[in-house]
Amino acid sequence: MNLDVIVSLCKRRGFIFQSSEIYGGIASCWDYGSLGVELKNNVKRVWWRDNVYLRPDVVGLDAAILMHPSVWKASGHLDHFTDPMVDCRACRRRFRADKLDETSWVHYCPATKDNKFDIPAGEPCTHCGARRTLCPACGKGELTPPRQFNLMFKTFMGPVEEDAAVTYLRPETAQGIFVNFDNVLQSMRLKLPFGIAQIGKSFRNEITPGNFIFRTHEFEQMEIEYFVNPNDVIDGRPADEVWHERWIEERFAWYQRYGIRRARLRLREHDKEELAHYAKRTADVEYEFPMGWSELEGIANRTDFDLKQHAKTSGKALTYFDEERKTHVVPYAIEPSAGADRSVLAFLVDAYREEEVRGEKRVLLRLHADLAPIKIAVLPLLKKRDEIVARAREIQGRLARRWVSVYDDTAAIGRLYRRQDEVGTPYCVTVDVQTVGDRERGETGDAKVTIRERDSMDQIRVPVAELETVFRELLTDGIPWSTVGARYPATTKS
RNA sequence: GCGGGAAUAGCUCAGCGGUAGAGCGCCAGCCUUCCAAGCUGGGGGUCGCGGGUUCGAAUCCCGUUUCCCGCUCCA
Repeated sequence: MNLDVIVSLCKRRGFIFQSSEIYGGIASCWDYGSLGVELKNNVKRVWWRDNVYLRPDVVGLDAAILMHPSVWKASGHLDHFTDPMVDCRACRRRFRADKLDETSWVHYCPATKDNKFDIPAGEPCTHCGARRTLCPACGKGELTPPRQFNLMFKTFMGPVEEDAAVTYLRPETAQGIFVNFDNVLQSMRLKLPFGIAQIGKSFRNEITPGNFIFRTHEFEQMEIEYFVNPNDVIDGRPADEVWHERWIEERFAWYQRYGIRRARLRLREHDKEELAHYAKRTADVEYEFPMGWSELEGIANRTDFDLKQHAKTSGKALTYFDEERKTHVVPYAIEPSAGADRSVLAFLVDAYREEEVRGEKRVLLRLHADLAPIKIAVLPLLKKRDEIVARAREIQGRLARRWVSVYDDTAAIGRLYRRQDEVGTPYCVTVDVQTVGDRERGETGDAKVTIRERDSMDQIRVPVAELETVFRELLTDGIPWSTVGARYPATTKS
């Protein structure tokens, strides 16, 4: 499948628009439309529910995007979050200058006839004394001098730029957690192990953004710092390592819980060279996007690096008193760090289906009901009958108090179903003549409506009075359609 | 930043020097008793932007912006 199909659907159906489109757009910035904001909010909501409300050991936090500049000095971002890049003038390839020194290079020496040597990293050529200035890929092109790519957005606090204090838009939400470690610990009276969760925007001057909302300069993270006592031992193993593995499993399972197919998920372990400066071990949850396997979430063991750095820089003690051992310890932090926008994209891509129904293409999003922007659409089978329309509007109004729902009467029923399919609405309620009765013939209605399920297109006949009960089971309690639907008579599919 | 591709209606695209088009979608009306039905009508585009060539440019040339695909980085 092509990502363009998703991009197009997202625009057409109000999920995601390009930012500043009327001005020609701006690179890698995207706006969430009316349905997109529902979907993204739902992703964040289930993440928060599963990780904060349903866990006794995790609490929430919402730190400011702007922080004291020293935070970034302490965290290492100011020094490490820049990459020196060099370009080959001949083959146009780009390299990180610091990584070039890790391997030997092929040197075409002008001082000798056969002029080709493998020279170890950092060593000058014994013939001409040249150090690496030639491209390691093509061996011909000269490399440009290294240029610094600062990945943090610099900004100014204060109305007059020259006098203002330089600060940065946070490149990760994690530091907001670390600098509040003691505040949260004291105010919430926590005992290790415990976690602090946060959802929020982060900003990075990515060298190469792209792939729709996958890699953008402005993005939203869903992060937990789970603090563990490094002196604890679980089953004979260091507690931080055990908890790290538990979180890897938990986070890997989480995506599947909301509908992502197992076959399109994998775990990938970072090797030594790839590990961030703060990490002891990191595993990524990857999803097979249309453009290939890419990272959804990184689960890192950041050890005590951050808390120690902030303690050192700020002069404040960031420790936990271990009652059992009567000693102060600096906890280790296990960090499951997920991309909210990436998750949205994965859920969209994975839910997208094209089916053939009676010779026609049916496009649908098989979104998990918890994620679907609209839970219920209430539709009149005939819009010319005032009683039907009035009843449908009334039902929709009542359902709207509990679930996001819409009313639509602007097309024939088949088209209305297809519209809802395309935005992933799991259930449609249809009001017909039998519901309200035919007054002219002196018939009274049966006060029953049809519920149609998105994926199977199955239909059941349900009393209006039981609608809220049925939807509570389906949408709130998560009881499967097959169970709930079996209680009611199926109506014939034409 | 480099290389390649692209930019025309909401979407997908045709038109490639001579009055801006199609399909789908959208809106309204008629019709219609459950899966993108039919009929009629309608709205909607200074052809990404700026310059040039030309009697005449969506079309040719130059520039520019943005998007997409690669390279490098990450959530």
